[in-house]
Amino acid sequence: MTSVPVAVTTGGGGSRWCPTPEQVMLLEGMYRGGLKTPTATQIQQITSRLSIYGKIQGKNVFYWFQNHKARDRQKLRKKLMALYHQHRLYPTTHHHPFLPLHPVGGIEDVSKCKPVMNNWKVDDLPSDQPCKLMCDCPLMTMMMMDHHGTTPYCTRVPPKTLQLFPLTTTDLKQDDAHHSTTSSKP
Amino acid sequence: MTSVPVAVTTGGGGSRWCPTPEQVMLLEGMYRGGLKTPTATQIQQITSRLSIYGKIQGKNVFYWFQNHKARDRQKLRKKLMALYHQHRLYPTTHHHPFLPLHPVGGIEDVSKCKPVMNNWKVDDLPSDQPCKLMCDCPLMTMMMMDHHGTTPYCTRVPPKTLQLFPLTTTDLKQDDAHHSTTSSKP
DNA sequence: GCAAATTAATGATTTATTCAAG
DNA sequence: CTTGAATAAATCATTAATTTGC
Repeated sequence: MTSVPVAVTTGGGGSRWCPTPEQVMLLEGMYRGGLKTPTATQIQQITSRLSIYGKIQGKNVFYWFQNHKARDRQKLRKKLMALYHQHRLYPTTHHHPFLPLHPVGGIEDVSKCKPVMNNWKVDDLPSDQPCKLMCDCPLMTMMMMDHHGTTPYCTRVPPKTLQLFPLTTTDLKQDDAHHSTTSSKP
Repeated sequence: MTSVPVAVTTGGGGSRWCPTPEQVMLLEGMYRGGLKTPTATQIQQITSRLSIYGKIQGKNVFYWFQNHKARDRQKLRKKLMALYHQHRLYPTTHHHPFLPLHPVGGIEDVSKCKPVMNNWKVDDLPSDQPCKLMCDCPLMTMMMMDHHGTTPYCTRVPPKTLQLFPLTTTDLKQDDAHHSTTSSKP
């Protein structure tokens, strides 16, 4: 598809590298494929390969990987920070800053949650107070929330006006404004 | 034709969740709205909301987002794969369309790299990035080798005509080692 | 037209990575 | 170097579409 070789002004001036879409795609692919810190040799090869799509130098590749990895970490760190701060809000344990105090008693089980999940015995979730622990883990914590079987409809959450859509930051903001990882757009 | 959109005949012992059209619509809406990995809190809310359209549990919502996101990526990956094939970049693989490039033993170079860097002359360094950055990186040895012409030191890798990417492990392996594979050193 | 058989979608599990902390 | 938490990839399994022969 006629990828327009968005060329950098290569020759003399030395403006900065402007990767073509193909180059970016390939780089991201390699990164996701597991290549986080390419060796010199690999950088060489990559550079050579990508050069057919446009001007590129080894340092560009090098920096790209550096930056990408760094930003990945940054993103993750942010998430952890948010999580940590939220958890600071309640009693500190002198063990781990967060986590397995008790209520789930099943974090371990989660790993072998396979058979468990189907007939999970949840003695009703704290209906008065949703377990704060769970609140932040998008993970499967909440799988245990609802009981499978008799209760046909999930009506555990009090029917107050909560809006789901993250489009407006009104309500959700309170709970977890931090969720978003800033969306890698598809 | 006229497929009756009934669904949800989950009456007795429905083995798996069967989302109603409304539920699917709403979920897709949220996803498109930017919600990719809802937190437990959000999942709760969503579940509660969607339960008015039919039986649903938190884990269903959780799984739905997991799967949707995963299959989104999958689709995208296929597209990229097509692109690669179009450019005949890389033989088909079942796993990652992008290189499963193995780390290889570039680590050896690292040890060499550090002393080298001390007296490395940076002619091609980005001006906004201090040398410090490079020092962090073990393997940038060759980064400057593609710098036009004046590369003083290691230019043993031919600037073109090298086959890249993990064609077979053979190449890469001996790559670092030594000798004459097309050593064209100007 | 209708079911049995086959294929495509998609819900649910399991396995492998990843980063950071101890 | 190991471990924990969380995730994404890969896989299994079941439901819905569809094809096909009668």
